[in-house]
Amino acid sequence: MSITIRKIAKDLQLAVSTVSKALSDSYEISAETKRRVLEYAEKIDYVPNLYASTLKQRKSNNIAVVIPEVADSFFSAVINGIESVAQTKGYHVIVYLTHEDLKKEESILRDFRGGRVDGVLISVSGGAKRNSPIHDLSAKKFPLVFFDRACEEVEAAKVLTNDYESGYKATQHLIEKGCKKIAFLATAEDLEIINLRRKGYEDALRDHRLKSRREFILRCSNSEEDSYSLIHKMLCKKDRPDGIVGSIEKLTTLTYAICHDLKLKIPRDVKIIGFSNLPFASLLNPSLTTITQPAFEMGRTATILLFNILENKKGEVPNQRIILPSSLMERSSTK
Amino acid sequence: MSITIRKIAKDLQLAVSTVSKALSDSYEISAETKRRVLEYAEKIDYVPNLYASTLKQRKSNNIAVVIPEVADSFFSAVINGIESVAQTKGYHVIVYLTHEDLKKEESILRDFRGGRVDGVLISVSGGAKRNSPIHDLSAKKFPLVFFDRACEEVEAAKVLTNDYESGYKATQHLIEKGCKKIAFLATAEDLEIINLRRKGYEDALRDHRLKSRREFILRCSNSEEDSYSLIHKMLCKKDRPDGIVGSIEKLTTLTYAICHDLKLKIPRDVKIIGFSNLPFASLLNPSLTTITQPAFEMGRTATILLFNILENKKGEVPNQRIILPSSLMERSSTK
DNA sequence: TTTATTTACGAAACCGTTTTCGTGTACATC
DNA sequence: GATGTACACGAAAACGGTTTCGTAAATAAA
Repeated sequence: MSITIRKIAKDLQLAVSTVSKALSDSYEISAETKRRVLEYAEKIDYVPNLYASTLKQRKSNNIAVVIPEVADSFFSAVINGIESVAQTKGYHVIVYLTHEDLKKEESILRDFRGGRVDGVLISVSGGAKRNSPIHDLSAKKFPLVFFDRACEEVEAAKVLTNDYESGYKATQHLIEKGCKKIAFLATAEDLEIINLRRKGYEDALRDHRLKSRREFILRCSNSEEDSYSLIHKMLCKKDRPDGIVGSIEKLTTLTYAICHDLKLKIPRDVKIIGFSNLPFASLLNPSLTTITQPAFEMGRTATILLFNILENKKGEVPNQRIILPSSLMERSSTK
Repeated sequence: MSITIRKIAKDLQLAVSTVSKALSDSYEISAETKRRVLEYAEKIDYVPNLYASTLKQRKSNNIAVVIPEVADSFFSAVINGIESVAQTKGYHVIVYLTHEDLKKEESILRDFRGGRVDGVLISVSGGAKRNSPIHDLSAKKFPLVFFDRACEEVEAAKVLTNDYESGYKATQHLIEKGCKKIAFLATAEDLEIINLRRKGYEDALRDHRLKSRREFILRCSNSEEDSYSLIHKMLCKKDRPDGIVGSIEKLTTLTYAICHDLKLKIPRDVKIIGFSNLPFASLLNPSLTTITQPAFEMGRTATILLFNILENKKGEVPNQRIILPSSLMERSSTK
């Protein structure tokens, strides 16, 4: 007979319900009985079966984090933020990686209906979300919080940054440093945050009477090689940009590598500013001017929101929308 | 009535057992009945309750990854490796962060006894492991695989790198580049891999007739500020080292920052080699010579080992010990 | 025709908890 | 003495699946 609450009950001549209540410190049970139960449970090394109680209580104490990549300074900082609050709540964090693959994201989301997790924190991958299970979850009032990359058309709590402004400021910064031909590195997939950053970029150009050039807005692919050759091609041209806004970290470091390969001097030949949370942006050659997002804070805030929802299942928490501002850190790459 | 197997049974005038078997495509059920059940289940959007089946089958389809940090190029690459095989097996990866805190690690491990996960992949935090729950798990034959940082005294499968050799080679490299006074940055906590790397360092010094100096072996703390001041102090001295081996990534980048602050030129004033998996070590100022571990491969291999164990619960798989070699990537910081 | 065997399904036990609803005892209240 | 009320505990019904075992009918083998 394995070590269950039943065994304790039998050995101690008690009813299972009594043991169960004693273990959860119910007021119905006398101090003396509690002591006996606790002591004996300890002695025989009783460990409650997680799944039995989950089944009964309909609560897994798990939350899911769905992100594109983990090898990214932004997302790894976010995870730390998430974990910092989940841990205080006794919750477990299951990490799901989509690798920017929409199909994978959908299959992950579908799986959540089984109850493996009580809530979801998600930063979506690019692409259309028409018949995505994300709508199902939202429609079923499944506890859901978006962070950084949200689905505008889905009703849910959201923690975002001021992407439009950041795109604007980044571009303006380059303009102030004398750039006339500024390129913008975007992702291939349609992402709201990238669109906003690009909008900020375009508006900054317009406001400063610089013309916006189609060929300077690069829709890079998810494959590093493809992106490499795209950016490489642009930088090889006679009429190459003198300033670059990297809308995601990967593309920015990639551009650095390309400039190294092409013997282009940063910032003399090209100035670069990138959205990035690299803790050692200042150690790069040259140190990188960044738009730095409050990654840890975003993780923390999103998780707090999620727990607000979780703990108020009945109360119907309104779908908050929180904006945490990013900041521009000027370094040598735009000197 | 919520959507359960019982509802399907009632609506279709079948027994619950029939429905259950139909859903799991049992040979006992006729094709016609299966079709009816599947169709109806689809129609009413039936989703099986994960915990009910887990309770009965005693299998969670979760594996745990216990690591010190996620914001580290090595560990995030490992996670990718782990996830790449877990996904093909239909398993879910729960990430646990210890932040190098032994107490936290222990409480995490203790929790595993409840059955939340079917197996554990772990890279231990420093410190003594005398009465650690890790021994319990191992004693109970709980599926367990160590990677990178193992507990030597615990019987379990292990995936490691050639730390002794790497420490030796790194030091030898500095010696060949003309360094006479080589420092070694270690962690405060006792870690087997760090000890091995240090042993390699010491042996290399001895083999090349260089004296080993106590004050050049720095036991850095877990706190960045403390480590900063420790390294800073060493580098401020007249008699400072002309070469540094960073045994972990964090300490290496930290040393870079300190050198910048102190206006020490790398590699002219100090040469630096670090254990690191930074994808852009070559973009640092100056580019960093590294000992690079096969991080993704380690994650992959460890997970494959774990599944070997999981899938052979009866067969008692022997505790393998796999060594994946690291490689020295020479760059400018040791020119 | 009688006896096996196969096929397709049902009844009920089971996994290990939690929770609801009693119930008997002791003590206080009227 | 009858009634009310804490108190401490027990019996049994959940939770939603899986699994075992039994059985009626159909088919095959004797």
